[in-house]
Amino acid sequence: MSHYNAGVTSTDPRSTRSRTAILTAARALLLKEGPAAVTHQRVAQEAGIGRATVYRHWARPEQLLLAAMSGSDLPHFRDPATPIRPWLHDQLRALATEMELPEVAAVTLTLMQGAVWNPEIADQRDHATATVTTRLGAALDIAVESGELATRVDPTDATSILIGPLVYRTTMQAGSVTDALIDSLLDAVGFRR
Amino acid sequence: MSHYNAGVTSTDPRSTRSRTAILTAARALLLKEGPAAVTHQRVAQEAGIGRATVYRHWARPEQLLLAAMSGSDLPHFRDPATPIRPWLHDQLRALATEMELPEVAAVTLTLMQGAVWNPEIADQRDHATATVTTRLGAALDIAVESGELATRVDPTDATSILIGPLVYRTTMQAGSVTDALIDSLLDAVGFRR
DNA sequence: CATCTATGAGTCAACTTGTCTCACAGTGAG
DNA sequence: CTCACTGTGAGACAAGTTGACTCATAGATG
Repeated sequence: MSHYNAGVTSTDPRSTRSRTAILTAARALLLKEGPAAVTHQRVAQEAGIGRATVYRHWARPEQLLLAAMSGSDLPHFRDPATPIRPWLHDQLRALATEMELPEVAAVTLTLMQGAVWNPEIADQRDHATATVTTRLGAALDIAVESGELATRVDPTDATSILIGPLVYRTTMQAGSVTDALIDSLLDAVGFRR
Repeated sequence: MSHYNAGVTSTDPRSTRSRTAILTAARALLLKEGPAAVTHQRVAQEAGIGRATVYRHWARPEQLLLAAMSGSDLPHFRDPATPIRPWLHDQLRALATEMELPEVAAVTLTLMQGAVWNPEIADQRDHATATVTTRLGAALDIAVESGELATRVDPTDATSILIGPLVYRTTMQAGSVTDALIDSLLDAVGFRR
């Protein structure tokens, strides 16, 4: 009885339908009005379902926000292709293009900010960060093996050097990422043009 | 009658005292529990003053949050000293050390996130960003003149390359900034070791 | 068809929000 | 020192929100 949280399977189509509607509504609200708008009442209203149903699925508001965010997963930096430099350029370009979308920036910033006070959100952030670092590290290893990179760079440093400026440009400077900037970043981790 | 907003002078010591108490309490709440906790009621409680008084000074919650954030100003990248590279290294080190403090990270992220949905916060963010870019640009110009930099770098790009990774490291990777990372960034904008 | 069970609608107390009133004490001019 | 002024705290107030509950019902499952 009571509440079965995220991750628990419920094959009942009614459950699934409610869940989907709730998550869709929660994400829409997050994008339109920010995390403060993701309340049980607003979500229920937006989803066109009963308020009690939202409580049944996600008892606490933060769980609701967390679930709304975890929808957007990052398919970046998978399957490195040689030569690494052009492949990495493409990947960074794709990431930058996504970060320029308000909905992606919104989720990213909510994740970054929420992590300061909410340990569960911090876990989700750490997981996302670790995934990117691992994948980038694998790609850089290949670059070292194939001779594209002279020295091995610390993957954590490389990640912050490559992705940090993209995040800064799209969120703080509210601008778009140029190819010239991406090239500078690739130079910075040791790639030759 | 009604509300006199921030910027309006009121020489009455009682006003000043209330204002100070409110801002102190608002900042403390922002640090401890995040922007959602910065409400009129919580601030009044924290400051030990009447709830109505908070309304009198800042009628809307977002103004309250904005006022709480605008307290922390950035004294970074002022007065460039030659040679630029070691000076810039010191400045980035100082900025990184500050960003590692939870209270500074909290304000920065609140600014970044709030800017997505609140135009006034976006203005404040843009002002902070423009200031940093201008100062960094001035320092880089000096470096070009004195021969430390071979080519002139776009100040906006340089800012994202230098500061982006620091922000990423301290907020996404939840780690500390090493001198080696700072050196890599200085290399990336064209400085020689 | 008969039995579950998730849902929507509704009720309810506790709390929050924004506004207003009023007695009072700190302030500053005469 | 006295007095008019004004910002403040306490409280009242309606409107709205929150989280927890009940219950009839429609949809799902065997």
